[in-house]
Amino acid sequence: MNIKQELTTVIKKAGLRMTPQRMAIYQLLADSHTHPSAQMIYQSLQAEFPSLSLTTVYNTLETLVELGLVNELGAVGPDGVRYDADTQPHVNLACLNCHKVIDLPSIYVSELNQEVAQNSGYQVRGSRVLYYGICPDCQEKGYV
Amino acid sequence: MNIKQELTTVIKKAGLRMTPQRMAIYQLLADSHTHPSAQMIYQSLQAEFPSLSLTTVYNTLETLVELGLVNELGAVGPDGVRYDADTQPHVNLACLNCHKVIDLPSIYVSELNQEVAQNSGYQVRGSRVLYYGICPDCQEKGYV
DNA sequence: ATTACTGCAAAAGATTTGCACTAGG
DNA sequence: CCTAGTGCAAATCTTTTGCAGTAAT
Repeated sequence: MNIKQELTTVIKKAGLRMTPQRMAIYQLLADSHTHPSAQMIYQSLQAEFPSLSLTTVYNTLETLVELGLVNELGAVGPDGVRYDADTQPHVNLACLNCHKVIDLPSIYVSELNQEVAQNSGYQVRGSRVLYYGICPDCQEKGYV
Repeated sequence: MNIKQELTTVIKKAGLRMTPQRMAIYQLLADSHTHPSAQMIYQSLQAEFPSLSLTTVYNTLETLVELGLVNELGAVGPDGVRYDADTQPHVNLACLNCHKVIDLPSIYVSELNQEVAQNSGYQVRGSRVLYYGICPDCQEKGYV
């Protein structure tokens, strides 16, 4: 299913309204692999969408997280909370030095997801499976 | 090994100094299962340690995370960043409604840890394996 | 005796709030 | 037409920073 249809379906099902802002923000998140913060999203959309406000970015991210379309990774370094539209089971890795966040495929996360969903009693909405440390590049540069 | 000795050993090995503040903060974290924020730690230690400052709590938490003694779970609800002194492999579960954070033992997290340590190329310092959703209590109260 | 650590006050920044206006259905 | 959603300005609150005094080794 394509991104636009998916968002529209979920939004409607929840009794919410489809707006150009929501579409642009979700599209950007789905296309990007940089795990952006609200600020980064806001800046990336400035050119294409000059009237967009930071408030709307925050509102929309909150909505998307509640709908389970986006995972909230928490803050990484000084850049604020990062978001990830890839809700497929995978691991995120953050560098404590350069604050880059990357994806790592994992054969165990799927099992972990199932384990949590079944054993916790929680109605799970999303997850933060994020490891932090020093990335290979920064290790080479002497940040150990 | 007991908590005090463990902290002293790691602190010394890193060339840092042992202080009553660091001991009190680490002790509190190790004893508590509430995954407190800096503010919560500060308030909890007020009675026992009136001269303690919030700045020192932040400094100490940063140090403990760098030493690998404490995991930073990221922000949960409006209470700021939460910390966990249990670095044994386990899963944290946060409620989107009441913001309680609990531990969930898991048979898969250990394998996940090893997988990440071995395949990522990162020098791993800590992790955030945190799922969020609605806890059983809040589900009963109608927050679905 | 050195210098890392603490604690205060002020600053910085991310996120939230209140409210009038706009636009989706 | 109705009300959810947007955008602006201001407020809030966590976290950071600079610096002088204190204490660990």
